[in-house]
Amino acid sequence: MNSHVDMKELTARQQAVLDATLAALVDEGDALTMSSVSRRASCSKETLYKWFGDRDGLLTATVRWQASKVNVPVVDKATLDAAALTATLESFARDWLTVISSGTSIALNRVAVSHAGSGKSKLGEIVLKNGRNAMGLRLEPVLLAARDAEILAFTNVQDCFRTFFGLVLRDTQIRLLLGDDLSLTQTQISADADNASAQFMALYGRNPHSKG
Amino acid sequence: MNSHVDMKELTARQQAVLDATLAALVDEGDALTMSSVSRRASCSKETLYKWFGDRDGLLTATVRWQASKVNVPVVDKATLDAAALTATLESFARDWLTVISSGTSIALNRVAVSHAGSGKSKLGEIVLKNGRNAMGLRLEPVLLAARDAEILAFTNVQDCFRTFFGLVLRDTQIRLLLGDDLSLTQTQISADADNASAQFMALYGRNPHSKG
DNA sequence: ACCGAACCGTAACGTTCGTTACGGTTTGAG
DNA sequence: CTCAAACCGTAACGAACGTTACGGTTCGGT
Repeated sequence: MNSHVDMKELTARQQAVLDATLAALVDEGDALTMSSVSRRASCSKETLYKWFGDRDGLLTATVRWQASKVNVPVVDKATLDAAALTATLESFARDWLTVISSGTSIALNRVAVSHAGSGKSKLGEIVLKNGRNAMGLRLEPVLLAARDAEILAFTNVQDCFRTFFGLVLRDTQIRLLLGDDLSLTQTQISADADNASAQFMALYGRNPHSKG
Repeated sequence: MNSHVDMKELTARQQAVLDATLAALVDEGDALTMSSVSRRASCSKETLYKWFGDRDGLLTATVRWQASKVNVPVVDKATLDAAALTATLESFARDWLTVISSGTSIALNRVAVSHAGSGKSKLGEIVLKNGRNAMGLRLEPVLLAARDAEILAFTNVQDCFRTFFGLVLRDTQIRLLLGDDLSLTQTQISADADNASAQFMALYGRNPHSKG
């Protein structure tokens, strides 16, 4: 019961139902019931089952729907000098931190983590693919281009990306998932993003600024 | 119904029951039932309820029990030069990665994350306190001592620790929680720990090695 | 206006599981 | 040995929820 609804053919009504499911997921987490979703979406359970097969199908479709909505930050490779790269990294990190700290992302990651524990669906895989991996796919070409332009120096681009991941997210994601209230302001996020980018450039840049 | 069993007075039999619960948690995740636990522990459900109050009480006691068993890596502040500090960081990072990638840690973090979503218990708080925060409490004195000895340079010790966290764990924990199979060998872990420590020293050390 | 498909709201069914109850057994103190 | 408390194994109860079924309604095509 997986492909009751094809990703490419979602009617407006179905999208509305998935948005309602998303809202339920944020409010109630994995404890959401088919009843609560149908109530929120003003639709019948029969429709939910006809469209999405079963509970897992509904959750899977919801995760996919959200993934299709998230605009992974686009990176421009036009001008490539150290300053432009730093600015790109800062912007990328800022968007990333903003997404990660959103209620939607937290709820989705939580349900995906708990499903990965029971092995009762592929939500973990999907979230991983559209979260971390999508970010890597976007940023790695930039890192490679920067290496070609002799701005960065590294041997393994994936390790390089993983270090950037660590410098940007640090303990933020796990603390949010565990319920810690970080209450990140946009100012905080910007400062953290700039700091992470500077540290990354210090580690991988070929012309590091002299330290004060 | 929280304090049916005091942490400081666990009989051997009770500890055995909690170990069985821990095993059930690793195998079945949050889907474990009181029946499966009683079967594994060869005890009656009545005993589980008498000792731990209810399902949440059992899970909470189990998380606490595991936390009391984990030996957070002890750091020695005896000799303090750059080489000794690096060795300490490497050892610390190695132990940390080993714990994080263990089946027990993954299962515990998963159940804590999903409970944090439903807000139905304080498991997230407990895991946070005994996981991330315990690590910070251990390492921060070392960082401060290293700063006093003019080996490291930083202004905020907590930010400094969070950067170390990011460099060591990177995307490892979230990938494991989402079900990605990293199959970390001890060799891999050692290499990653050494690399993270070197990067940390490069960022915060006062006598960074000249770059090749 | 007529028809059928899709959909809504609600009721009903069956399973799972948390929780409680109970009879039989072990264990340790006196 | 005796007795009471603790514990084991199992059965039973009740609630929650996934899933299905059904009667009434909307709506687009003819």
